[in-house]
Amino acid sequence: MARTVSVIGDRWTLLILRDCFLRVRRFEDFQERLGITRPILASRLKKLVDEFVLVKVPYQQRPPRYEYRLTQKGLDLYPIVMAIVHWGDVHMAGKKGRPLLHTHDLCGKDFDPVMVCSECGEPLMARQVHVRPGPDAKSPRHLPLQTDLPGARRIAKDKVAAS
Amino acid sequence: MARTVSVIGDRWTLLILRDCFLRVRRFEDFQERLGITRPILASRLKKLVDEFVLVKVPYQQRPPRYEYRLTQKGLDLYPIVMAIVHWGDVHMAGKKGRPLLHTHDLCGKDFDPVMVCSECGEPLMARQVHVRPGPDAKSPRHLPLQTDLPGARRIAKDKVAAS
DNA sequence: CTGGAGAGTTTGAATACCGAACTTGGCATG
DNA sequence: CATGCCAAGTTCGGTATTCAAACTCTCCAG
Repeated sequence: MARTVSVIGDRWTLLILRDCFLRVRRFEDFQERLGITRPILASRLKKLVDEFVLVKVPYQQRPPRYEYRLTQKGLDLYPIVMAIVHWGDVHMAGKKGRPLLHTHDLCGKDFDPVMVCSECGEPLMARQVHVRPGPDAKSPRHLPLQTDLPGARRIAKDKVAAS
Repeated sequence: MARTVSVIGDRWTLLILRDCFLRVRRFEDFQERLGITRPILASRLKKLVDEFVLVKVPYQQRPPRYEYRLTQKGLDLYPIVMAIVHWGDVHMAGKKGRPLLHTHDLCGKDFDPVMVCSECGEPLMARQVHVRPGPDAKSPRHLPLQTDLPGARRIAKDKVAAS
């Protein structure tokens, strides 16, 4: 996660990527839609290209001009972007409703994104998931990665609000 | 999305939230696990509490001490966190593999998170989704939110790489 | 030869962040 | 009683980012 966050974890990069999924591709268009300053936009686009999330494609030669397109690696960020948009729709929308609706080509309906388990297809809930060390596990510093159930009591001598 | 990003859109907040899902709750534990500086940690926790993503729960009175727990609003961030972790697993993992495995209580298996359409249950692909203005649509600046299919040609006079 | 796109760079001021030390309140030890 | 420790922060000086605005560079059009 830390590595992913080092790529997408700042205020502007996520907004740039959302616009990529809305088919924005040119420097001027990003700048105008986001109100981002030009130096920051240039540096973020460069970083995304260095990370192979975007590719810089020339769309004319005479004065060399480029546009930015999502690579497969970039397209794979779609669940992240959708999850963020959906959380905003649920928890941050004003009284009028959400700013944008999403339609799914396959079924033709407006939808919400739902995250499910790849094995059983059930919606994922934080409390029904455990973690355990994987092949590239880091040694935890101090806290040994609680793999117990959420309900397990850890502090006996003090009052604790119910989980 | 901009509103969501204003809450979670910085380098440290996402890492703090991941640790929350790993049942880290105390100031000192966050500080030690993340290597974040204390002033920044304090300010991020305060912001998350102000946004009702976390609650501050006293766990002892004598010297007043608090721990931080996810609210429902915070628990709803789980898909975002899982999507980020999964992208890292797919695109950033070293040769040894992923640092952490996730087990689903309901089916008992290690899983990957998959984002599906709430209406038809099919996995979501960026190219099979259109957007259209919702009830709280903002006036787009300049670009009228392309709702055409990804394959649609937009620049006729110049060479363009295939989408 | 002036003007206008488009994609950036440069520059100086404001803001954020870092590491290290300090504070506060209570408990434990000698 | 003095010292030290713990946990949860604050304060402080210096460094690193970000901001707004203007500038550059290359072409084309009138």
